[in-house]
Formats: sequence, structure tokens, C-alpha cells
Amino acid sequence: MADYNFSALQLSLSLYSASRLLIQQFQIRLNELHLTYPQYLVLSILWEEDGLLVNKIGQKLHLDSGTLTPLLKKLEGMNYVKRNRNEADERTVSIQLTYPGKSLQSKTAELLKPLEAAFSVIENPELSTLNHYLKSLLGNMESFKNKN
Amino acid sequence: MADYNFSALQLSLSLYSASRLLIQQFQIRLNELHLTYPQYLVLSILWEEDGLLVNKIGQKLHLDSGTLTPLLKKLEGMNYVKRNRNEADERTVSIQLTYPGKSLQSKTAELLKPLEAAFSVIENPELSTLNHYLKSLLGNMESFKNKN
DNA sequence: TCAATTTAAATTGTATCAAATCTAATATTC
DNA sequence: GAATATTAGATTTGATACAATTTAAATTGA
Repeated sequence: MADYNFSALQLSLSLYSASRLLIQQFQIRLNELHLTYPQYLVLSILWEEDGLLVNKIGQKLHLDSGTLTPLLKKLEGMNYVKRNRNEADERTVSIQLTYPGKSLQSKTAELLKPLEAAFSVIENPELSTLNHYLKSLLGNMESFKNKN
Repeated sequence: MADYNFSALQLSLSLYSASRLLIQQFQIRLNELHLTYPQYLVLSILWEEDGLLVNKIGQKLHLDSGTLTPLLKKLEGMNYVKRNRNEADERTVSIQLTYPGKSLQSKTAELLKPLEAAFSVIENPELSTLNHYLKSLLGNMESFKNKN
């Protein structure tokens, strides 16, 4: 069943391909709202917990300010978030959803319904196993990263 | 054990994060040879089978000419490949490894040894299961892509 | 056969990514 | 408490991704 003769390269290629193909499926549907997949990810994080620091968003998505700063400025330009430099610590910027930004949640949910249905646990029970292994790999990789 | 309450979004985020973190680990080591990860992927494909069409490389990596043409021109600029327009079908270009391009294989293998060791099946038997599920997901996604 | 269609690459334009550097603000340490 | 170090974001730069368009060549079908 499983491939017992594989390399880190093969694993990386599987991850790289699967990742991009799935993101493409999101992107196709998000186009209608003129949202990119990374922009949607950031909004998703904020729908869970509003007012996060740029730093905190970066930790959740494994992205740094080099990616997030221009992305957040675009979201601000579309009036979906506000970027506020904090008084307590002037180095930090926290991100607040605007009303239009909050409203997007239900719109994207509707838009992405077919995708959620196709990749539901009910349709594909093995996906929850896959997700579990992925999170485990993520954990291993973070500790590997700090050691090497 | 597994997460029975997850969404396509969570799966995509796991894939997206794991993919980028693993690629980063490759990239760190490839820097020594001034190679990027996608460039290394293309070379890996050619080490398996030399003389492939741009098209064919694209199929293996799920990349199109928009990404591959400039990448291949860079590899050609570094004298690792030659790009030859075919006489039989002038629309196609096949990619041949040069001698320096072939020589890179052993150099990268040496460079990436620590990574291959850390992500070997012996170290992590569950990775072969993960890779298996990823390939299955890839297959599902390709057919889903053609239907939607 | 030859006009219409399809195909393979190349090109163009927008948006990431990530390493490296920079700036300003806060923490630390002697 | 002033010099040093650290931290959070912003900026810069180079290299993808990928959709859309273009171009040239090959294929098809009436």
C-alpha cells in the first residue's frame, strides 16, 4: 500500500504539488470576491480572533512581515481591515477587521461550499488521517528547524 | 488521534505550511550551490530522464511554461541545461543536461544527506503513509479539477 | 486543401515568499 | 541611566506561481 522506498525529495514534491493544486481550487472560487488565497487565510485567522498583532498572524501562518506587510496593506486598501500601531508598544501593529471584512466570512463560506463538501471528512475519511499526519510533520519540522 | 472535525481550509493550511517549511529546509542547503528549490526539482526530473520536453517537465511538477520558461533560461544561463527547439515539431523545446548539470546530482545528494536522513522512512515510518495519502489526494484533486 | 482549431512555448502582469537590511522602539545589563 | 542588544515591522530584492494573452507551428475536418 504505502511506498516504503521514498525520499525527502519525493515527500517535498508531493507536499508542494498537493498544496498548490488545493490552493488553486480555493483561488478559482475566491476570484469572484477579488481575494487571493493568502489574503483569505489572513481573514480566516482574524474571523477566529480579531485584533491580532502582525507577528501573531505570522506565527499562525508561518509567514513574516516581508509577506504580511504588503498583504495587509492591500486588505486595508480594500477596506477589509484596519492597521493600528499600538500605544503600549509602538513597535507593534494590530489588525482589526472592518465591518466589510467581517461580512466577507459568510460570503466566502457560501462560495467555498462545493470545495468543503468535496473535501469533507464524510466524503473522504482518510483526509482526517492525512491532516493528522501533516500536523505531526509540522511539529517535527519546527523542532528540526531549530536544531539545524 | 485523528481530527474528526476539520475543514478543507484546515487541510489546505496544513499542506501550505508543511510544504513551505520543508522546502525552506531544502533551500537553506541548496543555497551553497546557488540553486533554488524549483530549479533543483527540474534538475531532479532530468537526472531521472534527460531530454524531456518543457511540457513533460511541467506535467511532472504541475507547472506551466509561465513558470518553467524563465526558470529553464536561468538554468541554461548557469550552463546546467541546453534548450533545443525540436526539428520534428518546431513548437516544442527539449531540455538536455550539460556535463556540469549532470555533475550537480552527486553534489546535491551530499548536501542534502542530513535532510534525507532526518526524513528517512527508518527515522519516521509514518512518513511513507503520509506520502501515500498525499499521492492519493493528488490523484483525487486532478480528477476533481477536471470536473469542476 | 486550406481555413479553423488546437497545441507548445513565450510573454506580460499581479501577487506572493523569503532572505537581508533598515528603522524605530523597547529591554537588558553593567 | 546610558550603552548595548533585542524585537516588531517595513523595505528591498530576486525568484517563483499562475492567469491571460500572444505567436508560431501542427493538426483537423469539411
